[in-house]
Amino acid sequence: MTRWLDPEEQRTWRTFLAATQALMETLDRELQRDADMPHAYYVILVHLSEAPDRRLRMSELAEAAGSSRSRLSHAVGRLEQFGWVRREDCPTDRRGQLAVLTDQGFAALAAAAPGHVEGVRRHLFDPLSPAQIDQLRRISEALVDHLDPKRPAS
Amino acid sequence: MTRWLDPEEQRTWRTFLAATQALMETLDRELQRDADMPHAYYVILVHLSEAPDRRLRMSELAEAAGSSRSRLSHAVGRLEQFGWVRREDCPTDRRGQLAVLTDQGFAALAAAAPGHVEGVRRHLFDPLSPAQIDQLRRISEALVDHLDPKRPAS
DNA sequence: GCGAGATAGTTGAGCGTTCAACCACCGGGG
DNA sequence: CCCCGGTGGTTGAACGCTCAACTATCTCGC
Repeated sequence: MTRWLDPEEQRTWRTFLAATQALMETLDRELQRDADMPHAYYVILVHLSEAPDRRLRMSELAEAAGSSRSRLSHAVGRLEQFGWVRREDCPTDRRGQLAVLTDQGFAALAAAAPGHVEGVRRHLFDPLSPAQIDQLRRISEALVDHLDPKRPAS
Repeated sequence: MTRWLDPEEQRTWRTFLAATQALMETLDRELQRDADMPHAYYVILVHLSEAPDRRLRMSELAEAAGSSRSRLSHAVGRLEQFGWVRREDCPTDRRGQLAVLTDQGFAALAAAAPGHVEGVRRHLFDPLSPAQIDQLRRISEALVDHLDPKRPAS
Protein backbone atom coordinates (compact mmCIF):
# COMPACT_ATOMS: atom_id res chain seq x y z
CA MET A 1 0.00 0.00 0.00
CA THR A 2 2.80 2.38 0.83
CA ARG A 3 4.38 3.93 -2.22
CA TRP A 4 8.00 3.48 -1.09
CA LEU A 5 10.86 5.40 -2.66
CA ASP A 6 13.05 3.50 -5.07
CA PRO A 7 16.84 3.84 -4.62
CA GLU A 8 17.07 6.67 -7.12
CA GLU A 9 14.31 8.61 -5.40
CA GLN A 10 15.91 8.01 -2.02
CA ARG A 11 19.16 9.41 -3.29
CA THR A 12 17.37 12.47 -4.67
CA TRP A 13 15.45 13.07 -1.48
CA ARG A 14 18.46 12.67 0.81
CA THR A 15 20.68 14.85 -1.31
CA PHE A 16 18.00 17.51 -1.52
CA LEU A 17 17.62 17.36 2.24
CA ALA A 18 21.34 17.65 2.81
CA ALA A 19 21.63 20.54 0.37
CA THR A 20 18.81 22.69 1.70
CA GLN A 21 19.77 21.99 5.28
CA ALA A 22 23.41 22.84 4.75
CA LEU A 23 22.51 25.92 2.73
CA MET A 24 20.11 27.35 5.28
CA GLU A 25 22.36 26.55 8.21
CA THR A 26 25.29 28.24 6.49
CA LEU A 27 23.34 31.37 5.64
CA ASP A 28 21.83 31.51 9.10
CA ARG A 29 25.20 31.14 10.76
CA GLU A 30 26.78 33.81 8.56
CA LEU A 31 23.97 36.21 9.29
CA GLN A 32 24.17 35.52 13.00
CA ARG A 33 27.92 36.02 12.99
CA ASP A 34 28.03 39.16 10.84
CA ALA A 35 24.81 40.92 11.77
CA ASP A 36 23.67 39.28 14.97
CA MET A 37 20.27 38.28 13.68
CA PRO A 38 18.67 35.01 12.67
CA HIS A 39 17.57 34.66 9.08
CA ALA A 40 13.89 34.69 10.06
CA TYR A 41 14.32 38.17 11.55
CA TYR A 42 16.15 39.36 8.46
CA VAL A 43 13.22 38.29 6.32
CA ILE A 44 10.82 40.23 8.54
CA LEU A 45 12.91 43.37 8.25
CA VAL A 46 13.13 42.99 4.48
CA HIS A 47 9.39 42.82 4.05
CA LEU A 48 8.82 45.77 6.36
CA SER A 49 11.39 47.80 4.45
CA GLU A 50 9.55 47.14 1.19
CA ALA A 51 6.11 48.00 2.52
CA PRO A 52 4.53 51.43 2.03
CA ASP A 53 5.55 53.63 4.97
CA ARG A 54 7.65 50.71 6.18
CA ARG A 55 4.68 49.36 8.10
CA LEU A 56 2.49 46.29 7.83
CA ARG A 57 -0.33 44.63 9.65
CA MET A 58 0.92 41.75 11.74
CA SER A 59 -1.01 39.18 9.73
CA GLU A 60 0.13 40.52 6.37
CA LEU A 61 3.68 40.51 7.63
CA ALA A 62 3.28 36.95 8.83
CA GLU A 63 1.95 35.94 5.44
CA ALA A 64 4.74 37.72 3.59
CA ALA A 65 7.45 36.27 5.79
CA GLY A 66 5.99 32.78 5.67
CA SER A 67 5.60 32.76 9.41
CA SER A 68 2.88 31.74 11.83
CA ARG A 69 1.11 34.50 13.75
CA SER A 70 2.53 33.25 16.99
CA ARG A 71 6.05 33.13 15.67
CA LEU A 72 5.72 36.63 14.30
CA SER A 73 4.34 37.94 17.54
CA HIS A 74 7.30 36.59 19.49
CA ALA A 75 9.73 37.80 16.84
CA VAL A 76 8.33 41.32 16.73
CA GLY A 77 8.52 41.43 20.50
CA ARG A 78 12.20 40.65 20.26
CA LEU A 79 12.79 43.11 17.41
CA GLU A 80 11.07 45.74 19.51
CA GLN A 81 13.56 45.13 22.31
CA PHE A 82 16.36 45.73 19.83
CA GLY A 83 14.73 49.00 18.81
CA TRP A 84 14.40 47.81 15.22
CA VAL A 85 10.62 47.69 15.09
CA ARG A 86 7.83 49.38 16.99
CA ARG A 87 4.16 48.55 17.27
CA GLU A 88 1.32 50.91 16.49
CA ASP A 89 -2.40 50.49 16.85
CA CYS A 90 -4.26 50.03 13.59
CA PRO A 91 -6.55 53.00 12.98
CA THR A 92 -9.25 51.01 11.13
CA ASP A 93 -9.42 47.85 13.25
CA ARG A 94 -9.10 48.02 16.97
CA ARG A 95 -7.86 44.43 17.13
CA GLY A 96 -5.08 45.15 14.70
CA GLN A 97 -1.45 46.03 15.23
CA LEU A 98 1.01 47.55 12.79
CA ALA A 99 4.66 46.63 12.85
CA VAL A 100 6.74 49.65 11.88
CA LEU A 101 10.39 49.49 10.88
CA THR A 102 12.40 52.09 12.79
CA ASP A 103 15.37 53.98 11.37
CA GLN A 104 17.62 51.87 13.55
CA GLY A 105 15.98 48.78 12.11
CA PHE A 106 16.49 50.03 8.58
CA ALA A 107 20.13 50.74 9.37
CA ALA A 108 20.61 47.26 10.82
CA LEU A 109 19.08 45.78 7.67
CA ALA A 110 21.23 47.95 5.41
CA ALA A 111 24.30 46.79 7.31
CA ALA A 112 23.35 43.14 7.08
CA ALA A 113 22.14 43.03 3.48
CA PRO A 114 25.37 43.11 1.45
CA GLY A 115 26.98 40.27 3.35
CA HIS A 116 23.86 38.17 3.25
CA VAL A 117 23.23 38.73 -0.46
CA GLU A 118 26.81 37.80 -1.12
CA GLY A 119 26.26 34.60 0.84
CA VAL A 120 23.15 33.73 -1.17
CA ARG A 121 25.07 34.29 -4.36
CA ARG A 122 28.11 32.31 -3.31
CA HIS A 123 26.26 29.35 -1.85
CA LEU A 124 23.23 29.12 -4.12
CA PHE A 125 23.65 30.86 -7.49
CA ASP A 126 27.38 30.52 -8.13
CA PRO A 127 27.43 26.71 -8.02
CA LEU A 128 24.53 26.45 -10.49
CA SER A 129 24.41 26.97 -14.24
CA PRO A 130 21.93 29.50 -15.66
CA ALA A 131 19.79 26.60 -16.88
CA GLN A 132 19.78 25.05 -13.42
CA ILE A 133 18.78 28.36 -11.85
CA ASP A 134 15.83 28.48 -14.17
CA GLN A 135 14.94 24.89 -13.40
CA LEU A 136 15.15 25.59 -9.69
CA ARG A 137 12.71 28.46 -10.02
CA ARG A 138 10.20 26.33 -11.88
CA ILE A 139 10.58 23.46 -9.42
CA SER A 140 10.10 25.79 -6.47
CA GLU A 141 7.03 27.31 -8.07
CA ALA A 142 5.53 23.87 -8.58
CA LEU A 143 6.14 22.97 -4.96
CA VAL A 144 4.73 26.22 -3.63
CA ASP A 145 1.66 25.91 -5.83
CA HIS A 146 1.09 22.45 -4.46
CA LEU A 147 1.76 23.23 -0.79
CA ASP A 148 0.15 26.63 -0.46
CA PRO A 149 -3.56 26.10 -1.30
CA LYS A 150 -4.16 23.82 1.69
CA ARG A 151 -2.07 24.36 4.78
CA PRO A 152 -3.13 21.53 7.12
CA ALA A 153 -2.52 18.56 4.87
CA SER A 154 -3.53 14.98 5.46
CA MET B 1 30.99 46.16 -4.75
CA THR B 2 28.08 44.00 -3.63
CA ARG B 3 26.82 41.66 -6.30
CA TRP B 4 23.11 42.32 -5.76
CA LEU B 5 20.40 40.03 -7.03
CA ASP B 6 18.50 41.14 -10.10
CA PRO B 7 14.69 40.88 -9.97
CA GLU B 8 14.68 37.48 -11.61
CA GLU B 9 17.20 36.10 -9.12
CA GLN B 10 15.24 37.60 -6.24
CA ARG B 11 12.13 35.87 -7.42
CA THR B 12 13.98 32.58 -7.70
CA TRP B 13 15.55 32.90 -4.27
CA ARG B 14 12.33 33.88 -2.51
CA THR B 15 10.31 31.16 -4.19
CA PHE B 16 12.94 28.59 -3.36
CA LEU B 17 12.91 29.79 0.23
CA ALA B 18 9.14 29.61 0.45
CA ALA B 19 9.07 26.15 -1.12
CA THR B 20 11.71 24.51 1.07
CA GLN B 21 10.36 26.15 4.19
CA ALA B 22 6.78 25.10 3.52
CA LEU B 23 7.88 21.61 2.54
CA MET B 24 9.95 20.99 5.63
CA GLU B 25 7.39 22.51 7.96
CA THR B 26 4.66 20.36 6.46
CA LEU B 27 6.66 17.15 6.73
CA ASP B 28 7.78 18.00 10.24
CA ARG B 29 4.25 18.75 11.35
CA GLU B 30 2.88 15.55 9.83
CA LEU B 31 5.58 13.48 11.49
CA GLN B 32 4.98 15.17 14.81
CA ARG B 33 1.26 14.62 14.54
CA ASP B 34 1.35 11.00 13.34
CA ALA B 35 4.44 9.64 15.06
CA ASP B 36 5.23 12.13 17.80
CA MET B 37 8.76 12.78 16.66
CA PRO B 38 10.49 15.67 14.95
CA HIS B 39 11.99 15.02 11.55
CA ALA B 40 15.53 15.35 12.90
CA TYR B 41 14.92 12.42 15.23
CA TYR B 42 13.43 10.38 12.41
CA VAL B 43 16.60 10.89 10.40
CA ILE B 44 18.72 9.70 13.31
CA LEU B 45 16.65 6.55 13.67
CA VAL B 46 16.85 5.88 9.94
CA HIS B 47 20.63 6.02 9.89
CA LEU B 48 20.93 3.83 12.97
CA SER B 49 18.56 1.29 11.43
CA GLU B 50 20.76 1.05 8.33
CA ALA B 51 24.03 0.69 10.20
CA PRO B 52 25.63 -2.71 10.85
CA ASP B 53 24.28 -4.03 14.16
CA ARG B 54 22.09 -0.95 14.28
CA ARG B 55 24.82 0.96 16.05
CA LEU B 56 27.09 3.87 15.19
CA ARG B 57 29.71 6.06 16.78
CA MET B 58 28.23 9.37 17.85
CA SER B 59 30.39 11.33 15.42
CA GLU B 60 29.61 9.09 12.46
CA LEU B 61 25.94 9.34 13.29
CA ALA B 62 26.22 13.11 13.49
CA GLU B 63 27.92 13.18 10.11
CA ALA B 64 25.34 10.88 8.54
CA ALA B 65 22.41 12.81 9.96
CA GLY B 66 23.90 16.19 9.05
CA SER B 67 23.87 17.22 12.67
CA SER B 68 26.32 18.94 14.98
CA ARG B 69 27.86 16.87 17.75
CA SER B 70 26.10 18.92 20.36
CA ARG B 71 22.74 18.59 18.69
CA LEU B 72 23.18 14.86 18.37
CA SER B 73 24.21 14.52 21.98
CA HIS B 74 21.06 16.27 23.16
CA ALA B 75 18.93 14.34 20.70
CA VAL B 76 20.29 10.94 21.70
CA GLY B 77 19.71 11.87 25.32
CA ARG B 78 16.08 12.47 24.49
CA LEU B 79 15.79 9.31 22.37
CA GLU B 80 17.26 7.38 25.29
CA GLN B 81 14.49 8.68 27.53
CA PHE B 82 11.96 7.36 25.03
CA GLY B 83 13.68 3.98 25.11
CA TRP B 84 14.41 4.15 21.38
CA VAL B 85 18.19 4.33 21.63
CA ARG B 86 20.74 3.32 24.22
CA ARG B 87 24.38 4.28 24.63
CA GLU B 88 27.28 1.85 24.85
CA ASP B 89 30.96 2.46 25.47
CA CYS B 90 33.16 2.05 22.43
CA PRO B 91 35.50 -0.91 22.91
CA THR B 92 38.38 0.54 20.89
CA ASP B 93 38.37 4.15 22.05
CA ARG B 94 37.63 4.97 25.62
CA ARG B 95 36.40 8.44 24.65
CA GLY B 96 33.88 7.03 22.24
CA GLN B 97 30.20 6.27 22.59
CA LEU B 98 28.02 4.09 20.44
CA ALA B 99 24.38 4.90 19.84
CA VAL B 100 22.37 1.68 19.52
CA LEU B 101 18.86 1.45 18.14
CA THR B 102 16.63 -0.58 20.47
CA ASP B 103 13.82 -2.85 19.32
CA GLN B 104 11.36 -0.27 20.56
CA GLY B 105 13.17 2.36 18.52
CA PHE B 106 13.02 0.17 15.44
CA ALA B 107 9.33 -0.38 16.00
CA ALA B 108 8.72 3.34 16.36
CA LEU B 109 10.57 3.93 13.12
CA ALA B 110 8.67 1.19 11.33
CA ALA B 111 5.42 2.74 12.50
CA ALA B 112 6.42 6.22 11.36
CA ALA B 113 8.00 5.37 8.02
CA PRO B 114 5.01 4.65 5.76
CA GLY B 115 3.24 7.87 6.63
CA HIS B 116 6.36 9.94 6.28
CA VAL B 117 7.38 8.40 2.95
CA GLU B 118 3.87 9.02 1.70
CA GLY B 119 4.26 12.66 2.74
CA VAL B 120 7.55 13.01 0.90
CA ARG B 121 6.00 11.54 -2.18
CA ARG B 122 2.90 13.68 -2.08
CA HIS B 123 4.61 16.97 -1.28
CA LEU B 124 7.86 16.61 -3.19
CA PHE B 125 7.78 14.02 -5.96
CA ASP B 126 4.15 14.09 -7.05
CA PRO B 127 4.11 17.80 -8.02
CA LEU B 128 7.26 17.41 -10.15
CA SER B 129 7.78 15.89 -13.57
CA PRO B 130 10.37 13.09 -13.97
CA ALA B 131 12.64 15.58 -15.70
CA GLN B 132 12.32 18.02 -12.83
CA ILE B 133 13.09 15.30 -10.31
CA ASP B 134 16.28 14.58 -12.19
CA GLN B 135 17.12 18.27 -12.34
CA LEU B 136 16.51 18.61 -8.63
CA ARG B 137 18.93 15.80 -7.88
CA ARG B 138 21.65 17.39 -9.98
CA ILE B 139 21.04 20.80 -8.47
CA SER B 140 21.18 19.39 -4.96
CA GLU B 141 24.38 17.54 -5.75
CA ALA B 142 25.98 20.71 -7.03
CA LEU B 143 25.00 22.58 -3.88
CA VAL B 144 26.20 19.85 -1.56
CA ASP B 145 29.49 19.55 -3.43
CA HIS B 146 30.00 23.25 -3.05
CA LEU B 147 28.98 23.49 0.59
CA ASP B 148 30.76 20.36 1.76
CA PRO B 149 33.83 19.81 -0.42
CA LYS B 150 34.85 16.75 1.61
CA ARG B 151 31.92 14.79 0.22
CA PRO B 152 32.94 12.33 -2.53
CA ALA B 153 31.74 13.54 -5.92
CA SER B 154 29.35 11.40 -7.91
C1' DG C 1 -29.65 45.81 18.36
C1' DC C 2 -28.04 41.21 19.70
C1' DG C 3 -25.82 37.02 19.94
C1' DA C 4 -22.91 33.47 17.48
C1' DG C 5 -19.09 32.67 15.17
C1' DA C 6 -15.05 34.28 12.83
C1' DT C 7 -10.75 36.99 12.97
C1' DA C 8 -6.37 39.55 15.03
C1' DG C 9 -3.10 39.07 17.99
C1' DT C 10 -0.83 37.60 22.38
C1' DT C 11 0.83 34.55 25.92
C1' DG C 12 3.29 30.74 28.41
C1' DA C 13 4.97 26.24 28.68
C1' DG C 14 7.64 22.75 26.50
C1' DC C 15 10.94 21.52 23.26
C1' DG C 16 14.97 21.46 20.01
C1' DT C 17 19.09 24.00 18.56
C1' DT C 18 23.19 26.81 19.16
C1' DC C 19 27.27 28.31 21.14
C1' DA C 20 30.93 28.33 24.10
C1' DA C 21 33.07 26.12 27.58
C1' DC C 22 34.51 21.89 29.50
C1' DC C 23 36.46 16.98 30.62
C1' DA C 24 38.51 12.79 29.07
C1' DC C 25 41.25 10.39 26.15
C1' DC C 26 44.28 9.66 22.04
C1' DG C 27 48.73 9.99 19.58
C1' DG C 28 53.09 11.67 18.31
C1' DG C 29 57.63 14.38 19.40
C1' DG C 30 60.92 15.75 22.71
C1' DC D 1 58.06 8.54 29.57
C1' DC D 2 55.69 12.92 29.58
C1' DC D 3 53.87 16.67 27.60
C1' DC D 4 50.84 18.84 24.31
C1' DG D 5 47.90 19.62 20.61
C1' DG D 6 43.99 17.30 18.56
C1' DT D 7 39.77 14.60 18.87
C1' DG D 8 35.21 12.62 20.95
C1' DG D 9 31.63 13.80 23.44
C1' DT D 10 28.86 16.29 26.98
C1' DT D 11 26.83 20.18 29.41
C1' DG D 12 24.11 24.46 30.53
C1' DA D 13 22.34 28.75 29.32
C1' DA D 14 20.21 31.55 25.89
C1' DC D 15 17.21 31.60 22.31
C1' DG D 16 13.63 30.73 18.66
C1' DC D 17 9.67 27.90 17.47
C1' DT D 18 5.29 25.26 18.24
C1' DC D 19 1.07 24.39 20.14
C1' DA D 20 -2.86 25.24 22.60
C1' DA D 21 -5.29 28.38 25.15
C1' DC D 22 -6.97 32.99 25.76
C1' DT D 23 -8.69 38.07 25.16
C1' DA D 24 -10.57 41.42 22.40
C1' DT D 25 -12.78 42.95 18.50
C1' DC D 26 -15.31 42.53 14.21
C1' DT D 27 -19.19 40.78 11.20
C1' DC D 28 -23.34 39.16 9.92
C1' DG D 29 -27.91 37.11 10.21
C1' DC D 30 -31.96 37.55 12.61
